[in-house]
Amino acid sequence: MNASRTASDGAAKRLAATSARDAAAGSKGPDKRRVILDAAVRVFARQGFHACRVSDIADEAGVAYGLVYHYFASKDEVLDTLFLERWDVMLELIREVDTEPLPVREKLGAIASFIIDSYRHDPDLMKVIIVEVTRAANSFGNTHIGTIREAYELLAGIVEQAQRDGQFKPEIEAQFAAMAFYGVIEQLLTGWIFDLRPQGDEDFERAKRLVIEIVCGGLEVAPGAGAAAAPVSN
Amino acid sequence: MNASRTASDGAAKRLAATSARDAAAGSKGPDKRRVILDAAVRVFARQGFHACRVSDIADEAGVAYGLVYHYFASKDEVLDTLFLERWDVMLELIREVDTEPLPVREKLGAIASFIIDSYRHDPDLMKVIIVEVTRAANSFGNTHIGTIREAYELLAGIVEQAQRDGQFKPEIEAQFAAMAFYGVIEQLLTGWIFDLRPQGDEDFERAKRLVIEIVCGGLEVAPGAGAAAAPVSN
DNA sequence: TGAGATGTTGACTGACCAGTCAATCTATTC
DNA sequence: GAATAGATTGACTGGTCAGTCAACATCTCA
Repeated sequence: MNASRTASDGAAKRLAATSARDAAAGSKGPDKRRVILDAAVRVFARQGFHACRVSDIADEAGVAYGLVYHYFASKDEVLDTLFLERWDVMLELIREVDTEPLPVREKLGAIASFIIDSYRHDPDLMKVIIVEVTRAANSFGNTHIGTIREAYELLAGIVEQAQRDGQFKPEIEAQFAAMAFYGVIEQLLTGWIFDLRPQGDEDFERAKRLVIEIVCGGLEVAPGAGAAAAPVSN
Repeated sequence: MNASRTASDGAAKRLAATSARDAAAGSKGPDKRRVILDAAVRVFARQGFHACRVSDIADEAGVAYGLVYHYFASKDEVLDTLFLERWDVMLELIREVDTEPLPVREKLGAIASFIIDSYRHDPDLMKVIIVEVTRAANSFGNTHIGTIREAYELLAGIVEQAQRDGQFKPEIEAQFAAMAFYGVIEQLLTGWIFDLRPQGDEDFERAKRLVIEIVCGGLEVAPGAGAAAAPVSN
């Protein structure tokens, strides 16, 4: 039931990589840029990007209004930065998982686990990324479509590999499967964000298992019966 | 491959129910309220709710600024109205499908078809509903959570029924399955909205089949082999 | 026909807020 | 300790826009 050893180890470190409260202490005082970013996460999550004022971010961070503009060119850039920071980490993890020689279930399992743990580690950040960025089809969304598309393509690559290996049925277009996989996970996070689903530790763990069970179950070649039981025309 | 006869027939009518360009002609001039709503759909889809001005809606509709406030109390109310109009139709369809004595595949197929056809019939409207409402966790999303939750529960009811009938495995919580089903569909629409996937007639039809194939494939009891091949602890 | 209701107009206002900037503080370097 | 660069401050401004309102138009029905 444990996923890829190596990828998971890297992932654990990655989850804690950002945010001032993690780094802090040691060096000469907190990095104000980081403090502002962390404050922005909380404010965006609480009030929404459009509804909040730049002064709210500054207040939350405990810094003067103008300092936000010392580190960021605009309110938009703050959100952009948050999105790119996290998404880059996710892309890197997918790439890493992709190269390892593992069964698909474990590859997809590692990715699902990472995303779910990202939410568990910092729900506000994931809320902001999903709700404020993914959602903004105009303005923001368009800027970051390339990044999102890249994730899709990596996922599709994993599915194709599994199809070549005979683990997944070849009839279901890999791009489509990748989309379905990501869709289930995003809806899961959305359910948590909207408080439609319980968020205990066991719930997170069960969710990881169920995501894989549903998606892989629908993609794997039918067990027992040699060929596909109900073939679908492409 | 054709889904529920009766439900589909009702659905076809429902798709064309709204929008002035459909009704129009006949009676004494166009209903300005409707004209404003239709214009708002186009403007919201093009510029986004936050980025557009009320005057943009009025201009697009070819009416004076003030008239928007004659029919709607606020800019928000325009969006609310669009969301509720369409979502009510969808809820009604799900309820209808729910009562009919059909195999799950056909029930879920009818629902998936309806949503996909809704997008095909009026992509702008679905874009607005998904991008501006469904995903807006603060503001709008919160207002309509009740409505969205109702859809989830109806879907979960269909899944539970299938579990009682022995068509679906009992181990996968029905609420979770419902969420996965809706997640795949929403991600599909999102892919179209962001132009990440082709939008030909065949693409829409194939999508309907694949959604069911993936989700039901993962939920059905393993074919051939009597009991479940790889049981999952709940 | 005319009186009330309802539809339609668009100029105006008051609040709001992103972004600027000049001043002040702190660190570093020679 | 003077000089330079970077960090930090917060009052201010300029533009934007949701919503108001008083006037005008068009129906409806007795």
